[in-house]
Amino acid sequence: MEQNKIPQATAKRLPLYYRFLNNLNQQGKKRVSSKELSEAVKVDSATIRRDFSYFGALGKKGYGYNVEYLLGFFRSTLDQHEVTEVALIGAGNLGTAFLKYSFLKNNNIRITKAFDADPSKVGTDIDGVPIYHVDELVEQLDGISVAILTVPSSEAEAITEKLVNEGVNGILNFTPARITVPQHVRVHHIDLAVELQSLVYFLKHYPLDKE
Amino acid sequence: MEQNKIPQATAKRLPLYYRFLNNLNQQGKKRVSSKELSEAVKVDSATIRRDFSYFGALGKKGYGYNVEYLLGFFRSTLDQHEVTEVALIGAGNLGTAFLKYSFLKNNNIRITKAFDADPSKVGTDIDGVPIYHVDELVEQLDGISVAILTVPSSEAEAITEKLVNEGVNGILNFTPARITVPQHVRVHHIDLAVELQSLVYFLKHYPLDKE
DNA sequence: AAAAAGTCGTGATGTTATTCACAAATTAAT
DNA sequence: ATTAATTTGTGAATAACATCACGACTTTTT
Ligand SMILES: NC(=O)c1ccc[n+]([C@@H]2O[C@H](COP(=O)([O-])OP(=O)(O)OC[C@H]3O[C@@H](n4cnc5c(N)ncnc54)[C@H](O)[C@@H]3O)[C@@H](O)[C@H]2O)c1
Ligand SMILES: NC(=O)c1ccc[n+]([C@@H]2O[C@H](COP(=O)([O-])OP(=O)(O)OC[C@H]3O[C@@H](n4cnc5c(N)ncnc54)[C@H](O)[C@@H]3O)[C@@H](O)[C@H]2O)c1
Repeated sequence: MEQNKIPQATAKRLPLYYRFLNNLNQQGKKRVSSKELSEAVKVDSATIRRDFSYFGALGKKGYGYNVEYLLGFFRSTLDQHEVTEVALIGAGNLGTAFLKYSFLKNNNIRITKAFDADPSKVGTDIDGVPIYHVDELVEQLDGISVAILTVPSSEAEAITEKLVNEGVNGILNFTPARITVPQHVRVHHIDLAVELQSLVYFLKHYPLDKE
Repeated sequence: MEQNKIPQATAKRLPLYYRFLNNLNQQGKKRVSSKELSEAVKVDSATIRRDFSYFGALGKKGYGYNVEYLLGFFRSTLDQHEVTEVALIGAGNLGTAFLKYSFLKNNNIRITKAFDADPSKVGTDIDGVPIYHVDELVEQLDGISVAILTVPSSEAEAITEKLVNEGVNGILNFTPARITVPQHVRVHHIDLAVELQSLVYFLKHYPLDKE
């Protein structure tokens, strides 16, 4: 909403900065330079300064950045004051791993409902997250606008349509399927097989000792 | 090795193209245009043609691409004729999900060994993949050059050092830790919390009905 | 045989992201 | 006080990537 001039590449790095600032703060560090931050998050220091500068002059020349101030700034920028509820569809191997992981530690994100088609899973819960039948999506999904998709790829398209109908406008898709969505819906793909394969490709085809 | 002029962005899309070509081939399709492919993988058709063109003239004007030929071409480009062995470190929630997943279906990649520090896991196997103690890395890792890292983030740095010493030069890192490696080692980060958080950020801060 | 439709490959252009490099400001040291 | 050392914020340069748009060629239709 606010000012949508933040480059996408920058926006993707914000959570990373936020996490490291949190670490620093917990360690009691009071100030940090773009150079230090750069070494920690492996992003060029000029890029970090540029990223920060989109939000105004957050640092002080010759000093660096005040950890607490910066942390507070990003906390509100990333809406960390309110918990974001997320639904998970497909409580299989991958889905279960996510359900057992607490994203709440550093990020105010919580998976509050899971859905599956397997009758033996429906009605149970995993680490406190209840598993509903996927047919109950319509009744149970209200208010939730982000979903994690970990169903078999053959089901991805059909489930996506349901999700979108129920008002979901952000999907984190772990299936290999490239799903079709209306323009107002944002999909991030995480394709493990592709990641692995492209890593192997890079190793075999790129010079070994310079990036 | 060969010609290292392939842009990184292109290289990352190759496995995706490969997978869809495989699908098409299995469906018995003989030819495909960049337009059709574009709709399937959600990549602009001009980008697809450009990507392919780095490898020479693979298509025919007015016709499109021969599925079988293209598939064969990418199979060898992606070294799909030989199986790539991969090790997994940390057979916890996430690691177990990966061990149960067969990457072999479409990609000639196989996790052949897993390592963990938990004595109750060592000596067992998951879906046929044996779990060794992490202290056995040195003896057991020979020949393997790619590793998947799914240990607690506090362990990431120490394990990475061991892996690198043993000759691993590709790491798929699922921990939130930003690990330090020598120049010749390639790390791909998959940071689930960051993905989720940046997705939420985009939804809240970007115009809703145009990309 | 001719016309129409389809499609590639790519030069040109547009867009987004990264990095350099330095003046201006601040802090730290002498 | 003065000088030296830091470090930001940013204009300008560079690099990487995506897209447009069209000539050239092929296939299909009439
Ligand atoms: N596990 C991995 O390491 C891995 C790696 C790469 C990709 N993936 C992809 O992630 C997805 C999930 O993988 P997984 O290993 O967890 O598979 P899985 O089979 O263990 O889990 C799928 C779950 O979805 C449920 N399901 C099936 N149809 C459903 C429906 N219509 N509605 C709701 N739930 C339904 C199943 O009951 C099951 O619990 C797959 O698309 C897979 O290709 C997984
Ligand atoms: N599960 C998720 O959804 C999720 C999400 C985001 C990030 N992550 C990250 O992925 C990593 C793994 O997550 P998880 O949920 O599978 O955790 P987990 O605790 O279930 O698994 C970690 C495994 O590593 C093993 N281990 C501990 N120390 C080890 C060592 N020194 N050498 C070898 N193995 C060792 C443990 O015995 C355990 O089996 C963590 O870094 C976590 O932050 C997980």
